[in-house]
Amino acid sequence: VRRSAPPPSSPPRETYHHGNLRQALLDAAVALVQELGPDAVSVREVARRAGVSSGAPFRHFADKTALMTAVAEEGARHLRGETEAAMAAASEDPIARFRASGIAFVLFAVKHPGHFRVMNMPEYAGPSRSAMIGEMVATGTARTRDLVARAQAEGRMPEGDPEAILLAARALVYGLARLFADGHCAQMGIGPEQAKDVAEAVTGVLGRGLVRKPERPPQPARPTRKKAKRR
Amino acid sequence: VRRSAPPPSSPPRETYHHGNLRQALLDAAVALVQELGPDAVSVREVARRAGVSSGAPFRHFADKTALMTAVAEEGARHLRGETEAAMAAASEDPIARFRASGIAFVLFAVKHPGHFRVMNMPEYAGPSRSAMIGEMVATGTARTRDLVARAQAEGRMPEGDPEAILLAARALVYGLARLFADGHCAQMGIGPEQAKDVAEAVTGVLGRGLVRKPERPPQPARPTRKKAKRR
DNA sequence: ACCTGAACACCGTTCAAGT
DNA sequence: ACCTGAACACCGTTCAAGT
Repeated sequence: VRRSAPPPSSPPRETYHHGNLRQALLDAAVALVQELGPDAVSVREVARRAGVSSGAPFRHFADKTALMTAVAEEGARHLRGETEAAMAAASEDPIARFRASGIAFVLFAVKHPGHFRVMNMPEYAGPSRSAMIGEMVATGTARTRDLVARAQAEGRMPEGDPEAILLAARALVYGLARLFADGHCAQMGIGPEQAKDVAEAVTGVLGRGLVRKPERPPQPARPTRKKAKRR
Repeated sequence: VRRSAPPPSSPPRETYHHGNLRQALLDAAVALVQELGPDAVSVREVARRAGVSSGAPFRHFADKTALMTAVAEEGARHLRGETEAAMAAASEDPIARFRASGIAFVLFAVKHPGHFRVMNMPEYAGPSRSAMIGEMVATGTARTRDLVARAQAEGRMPEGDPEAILLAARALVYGLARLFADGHCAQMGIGPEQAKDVAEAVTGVLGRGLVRKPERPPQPARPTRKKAKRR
């Protein structure tokens, strides 16, 4: 890709020191991920958008991977903040909290798709890259496990293996978040403004249960139209 | 990243023409995504692994993005094949088929994480990049919608908005697939060999239903331990 | 038809020099 | 302390030349 000299999008700063370059670099990287995808992030373009020279970012980040990991960690901190706010607003009821945390997760992905995508790239946010993120995931999982245990103790969830419930809930919520962040929802005509309603509907389906008679064999099947055999 | 001259991993071919370069390039790209992530794919490295010069790939792909889109489309064809095989093996029961297609999707992601990740990057697989993938998603959705309608007609699924059921199922299955492809399952100690069991358990949770009494207010809450206020 | 290898603009990273 | 800008190896892409 050849770029001709871009018009200086930001006026040259008047001080020699930037003042808040680290944050400006993170912001530019997130914007690039959002606009063009993670592969389009280049340290030089990030520096350009922040109005500094090509070498300046390396005073703040060891290398490009460290910059991306910092984006992931910033996202993780935001997510924790929004989750805690949602928890503070929710009632004490374990199922309400369970659901509210899932909805907060989805809304985070909708609001910060750039952060969200980077946070979920193992090359940048895996445990070998960020112990912090690993710990945050672990404590989040532990809290959710606790909510499920309380709900089960109150007889409001089936007694079966809580890990399966936990994993199903996590998959549902992670999947919906990624459907938004990966643009699949947009393709289906579901815009960000519908995210809250959709998240409530979808978590409602999991809560309410889908199939009524799980273990019963199907009633004597009325003949269904056969599809043509594969040729 | 500085690379010293790599030992020629593949012996130089004896014919001037490669014979199957296009496929070799796709294979190398997928392997790179799997090993090091999508950002690590470079056309030159792909060419190196295929044993050809740096310019050769451009005889087969217009540019790097086209190569990645071709990876995505190859993945989509594999997925369609595996889904059709699973459908052929499943009974006529709509709920069994519904579930089998979800499990096939998850197993595809476990088996082909490189393809799967690229297939879900909007920059490479979005509708502006590949009409084929868009159509395949649409026909897959239509088939699943049909299964839900049949199940509802037989009284085996709740009558509510089928779109919510569809989206919940898609989120659950997509989420579990991505939990594997993004390495989250590995972090939780869930290896690929457990994928089938896990997919069955998780789809079972959605099918069986989670919360027993959805619309009832919680019983007069026994006092729960309060958390310290945020400071 | 298909592949090579030089060419050029661009990117990651370093580092001596500037403020 | 923090930023600049030249330097170098690498990457995307083109294209005249080779088979």
